[in-house]
Amino acid sequence: MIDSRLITLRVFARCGTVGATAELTGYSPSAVSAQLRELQRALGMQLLTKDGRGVRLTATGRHLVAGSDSLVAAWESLRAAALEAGDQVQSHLGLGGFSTAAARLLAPLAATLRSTRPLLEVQVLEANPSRCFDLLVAERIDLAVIVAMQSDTHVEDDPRFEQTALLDDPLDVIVPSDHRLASRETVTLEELASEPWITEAAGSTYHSLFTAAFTAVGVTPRIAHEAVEWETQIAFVGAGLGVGLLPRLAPLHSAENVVRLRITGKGSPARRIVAAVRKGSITSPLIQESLGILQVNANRIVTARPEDDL
Amino acid sequence: MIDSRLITLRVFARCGTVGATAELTGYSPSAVSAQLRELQRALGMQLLTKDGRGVRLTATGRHLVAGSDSLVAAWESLRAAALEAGDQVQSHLGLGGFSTAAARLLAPLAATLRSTRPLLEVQVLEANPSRCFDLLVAERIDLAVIVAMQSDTHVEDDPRFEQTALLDDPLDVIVPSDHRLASRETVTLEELASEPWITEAAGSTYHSLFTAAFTAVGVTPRIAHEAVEWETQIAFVGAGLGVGLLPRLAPLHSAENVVRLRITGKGSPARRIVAAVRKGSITSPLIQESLGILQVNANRIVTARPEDDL
DNA sequence: GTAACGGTGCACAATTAGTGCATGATCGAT
DNA sequence: ATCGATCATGCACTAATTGTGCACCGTTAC
Repeated sequence: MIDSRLITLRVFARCGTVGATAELTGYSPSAVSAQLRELQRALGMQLLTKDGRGVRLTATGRHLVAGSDSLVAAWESLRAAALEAGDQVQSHLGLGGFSTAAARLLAPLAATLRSTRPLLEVQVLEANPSRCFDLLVAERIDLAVIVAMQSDTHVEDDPRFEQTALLDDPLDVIVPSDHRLASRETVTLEELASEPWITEAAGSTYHSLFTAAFTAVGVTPRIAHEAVEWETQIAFVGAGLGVGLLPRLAPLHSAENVVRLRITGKGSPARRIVAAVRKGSITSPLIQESLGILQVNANRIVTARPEDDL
Repeated sequence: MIDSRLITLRVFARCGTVGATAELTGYSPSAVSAQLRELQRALGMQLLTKDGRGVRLTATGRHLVAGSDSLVAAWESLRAAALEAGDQVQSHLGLGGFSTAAARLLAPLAATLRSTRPLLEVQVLEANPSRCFDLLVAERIDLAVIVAMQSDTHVEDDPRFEQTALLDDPLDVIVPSDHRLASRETVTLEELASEPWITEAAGSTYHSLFTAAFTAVGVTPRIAHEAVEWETQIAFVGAGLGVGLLPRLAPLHSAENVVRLRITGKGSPARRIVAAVRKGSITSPLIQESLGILQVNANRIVTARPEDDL
């Protein structure tokens, strides 16, 4: 209900270039350019200045964008209250989440919603956490599932978003099926201290989790190989190159020669997965229902017995 | 920046019928109907129900409209702040006021603004006070000049508007030029106690003012004739049918045989004229400037010597 | 200097939004 | 009951808005 051109300006304020704004909002660059020009004309304000080969917000523009946070939140809140009062839900819901979340949490959610509310249009977008926040601002999605702390900025106190914890996704150990511990159900990190480890490159969020886990038990692991995708890591492990940590949410698929083991002991690491929505929309009935479904599914996945893992 | 269809809904909430909404907003009835239908579709809410031959807001609709007050106010406030911060003004200004105010206050204001800010589009609408509030809600005008207390509802605590007093418009006495007191500069109401009075019909705001003035001095006037328009009243007085009270703002035009006299004494009546704007917009630079100009002009008119009157 | 990047103007296309009239439904009056 | 008045809405048509794709221009980096 807030003018779409103002939303576009807000996205621009986040990403700084017309091109990126176009990509995020789904418009063409010239459309974004025209929207911003038209917005300035309609408001009688100069919001942008040329800056090198790009454009930059003026002081007025920054003011407007900063103030629009509460406006957008107020609208979300109002919409949620009206929907709740009328016992109705919106007709469209956009969901966003990073790869494993999209696959294991959002896909089931979308399926459930599609069956319980046939005339609701659900759209799922896979996107990394940072992009999820962009998409929330751009109003392309209404709910995002992300890994806490994985976006650059502090989100907790951002006036644009609200978060609720969904689950702590524990990291399991994956070992080759012919590994000496492969028949165990649970292991401790200490038992694996001398193994060659496969992890992501230093600097990634996953890597921090990795080292934090070993620091907790006072062990320094030997990092043998690096992989970016879970699939790659699993393949490395399957090839006997070493062992690795895999979030419970990440499916093992049909990897025949790899076994997943639960970690016990005080070092048991986990990544916190949270749902984020635009501020004010948390009370929306459909958001509440979706969060509930996510919680149930998340708990089911985390507490599943090992043999149920894919 | 708030979606125009929501504005339309707000106007509908005020006046209750699609036709009246169309008239106020400047659309055709079918356009209003289509807008409201589209709004419901976009929000996924049922806002209206059939009610006899008309339509009526649902509970959801009332909720939405009530909550939208603060949303609109927040936007006005934000726009004002951004304009102020950027030392800029909007490109369009709509002014509304009742007949005499429009002629004596708004016309000069519009003229001043047109000369000082050539690229500002100014539009003036003559409308009675109640309609002025409708037009404010419909965003057809941004500033209204009205007679206080003359709209049915309590406006002081309405969350949609803010008011500032402009002037107390004193009532003068008009008498035929061959009247025994015609050469006087000032008179008291007591001196005119026995005159045949011309006033508006009982029940009108002007009539209440009229009786209040005489009550203050303990005199009961004899009401001989009734007129609705000032012009009519002036003509009656000119024809020697009696005397009347005329606001200082109301011009005497070229009435040759009528004289305007100031009233002295404790009974000197006045009507309070205030400017009203949408809540939040009071800090807008252009509104502030306009209010200043209105104040200056208003004071000049009220303090003008009698011979300067038209 | 040249290639890449980022933004904008323009012709054209697609979508949206508004008008005027006709229709239907309801209410009040004769 | 019937007729006319009042209100809303659907429909065909039209006007306006909005978006796209491409070309072009200024800026930056190599």
